[in-house]
Amino acid sequence: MNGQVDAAFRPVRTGNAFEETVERILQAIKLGVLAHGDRLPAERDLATRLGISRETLREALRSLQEAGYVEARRGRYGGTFVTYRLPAPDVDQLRRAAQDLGAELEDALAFRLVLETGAADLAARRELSDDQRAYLLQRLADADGASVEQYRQCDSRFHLAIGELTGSPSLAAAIADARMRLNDLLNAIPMLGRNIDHASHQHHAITHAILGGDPTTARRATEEHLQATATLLRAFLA
Amino acid sequence: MNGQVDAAFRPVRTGNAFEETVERILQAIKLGVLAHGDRLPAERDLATRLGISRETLREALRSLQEAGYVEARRGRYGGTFVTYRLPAPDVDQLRRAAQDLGAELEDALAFRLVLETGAADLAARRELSDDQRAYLLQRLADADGASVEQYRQCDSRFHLAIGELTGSPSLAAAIADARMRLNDLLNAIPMLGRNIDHASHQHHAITHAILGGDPTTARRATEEHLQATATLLRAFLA
DNA sequence: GGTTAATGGTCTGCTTTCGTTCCATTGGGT
DNA sequence: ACCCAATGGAACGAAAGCAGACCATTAACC
Repeated sequence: MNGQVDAAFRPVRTGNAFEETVERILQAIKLGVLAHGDRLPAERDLATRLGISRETLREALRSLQEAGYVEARRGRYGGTFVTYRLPAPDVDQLRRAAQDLGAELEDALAFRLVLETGAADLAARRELSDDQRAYLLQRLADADGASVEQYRQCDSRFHLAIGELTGSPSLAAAIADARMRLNDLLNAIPMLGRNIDHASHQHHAITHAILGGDPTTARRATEEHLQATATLLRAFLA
Repeated sequence: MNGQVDAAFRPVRTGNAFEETVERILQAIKLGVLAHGDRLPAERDLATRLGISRETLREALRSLQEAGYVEARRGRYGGTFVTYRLPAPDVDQLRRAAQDLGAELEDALAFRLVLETGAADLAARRELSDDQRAYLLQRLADADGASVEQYRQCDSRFHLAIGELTGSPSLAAAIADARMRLNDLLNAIPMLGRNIDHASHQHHAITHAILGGDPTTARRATEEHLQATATLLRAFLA
């Protein structure tokens, strides 16, 4: 039993800055934080935010551009724009993505469950400002009004919003991380109208509980929602 | 409201590999994962685990050695050994550490609460092996039998153990991270016998609930325990 | 129609980090 | 008494990443 030593001496950095950066931007796109046509922050700004040099960022952008995810336009009012659109769900790709993850799948699902149920609970306990309440309701409405193609991204943004409402940046970041790890899998699940209706109901229940200041219900509703997705996911992998 | 963009484009790396490494090893020592006299893994091994080059690791070890935390011995059966002992608690230092953290303090406390209550809940739901049950009980007994000087480190190890029992490496790592952020503060709190008794009682309650498969009680007991520490901490800062 | 400010594109030199190899030391094993 | 395997110590060139300066382009604005 030297698990604590293993935990303390886990890798200090995931990989090189370049790959990390590509992954980050890619996931921001796939999570729907940046939609088709949106402009990324200017290179100098983005490099600062990501804590890397502009040169390294440009390498990452170059490879994203070559892969067709973004497009750069020069000149004032130019910038780097998202050209990517979500591909159609694909069960084969789902299986491949799951195999890449391997044992990490259950790890990621468990971690997500802890983070997001905890976030819902915490958000429900807080005094939310009118702006914050409106923000959550807007994310809810976006998901309600979304087409099947857009639904996954709106769903992500709804859940990320709950993380933001906790007021804990670490928690919000961890939720984003956990979602990113599962995102390729979740995007590859063929969503049916019935699934979406079900998810929407649960989103409403979660929102209602959070805005109503009911942590227990918010937690339970979030858990049901996430377990439903996890079950659906496992079904496609079986 | 562009919090999601902020979250997606947060820094990809904390600092340079050298500083990160120093911090990691230092925290492993301060968390009690490595006690006085313990040997660190061999340089080649440790560098691999940390995902850095041996050269960079050696830089980190050199600075730790100069600061008096570790000592290197050459030859077979040599190695790098911990020479550090926890200093006496110091309220002035506590205030300084809290100022360094600033607004991050509440963030770290909230994050820790979510992670550790979630971990206790999850651990209580799992079927634990005999080894795992014995491991948790051992950590509990270590804390019970600890002197005032050792208590903080045993306390940390008890809580880290719960993270391990969830079976989710991500969760265990996140708990270790959250604890590390708060560790300097917690170590600076003067622990009284009364505090320790109280904490011990709560540890027993948490352990009992986890081993008894009662997630709700495990969660609630953990929350009480953590909130007590948080309150104590805030009292010293006020 | 020219100006201009913000943007992506490029280059150069520096620092950090890496990967590898070899050396020096040590204490148990034979 | 010797060997030797595992350890820390040290050095070198290559690669990655950084910091800053400068260039080229563009569309809004006057």
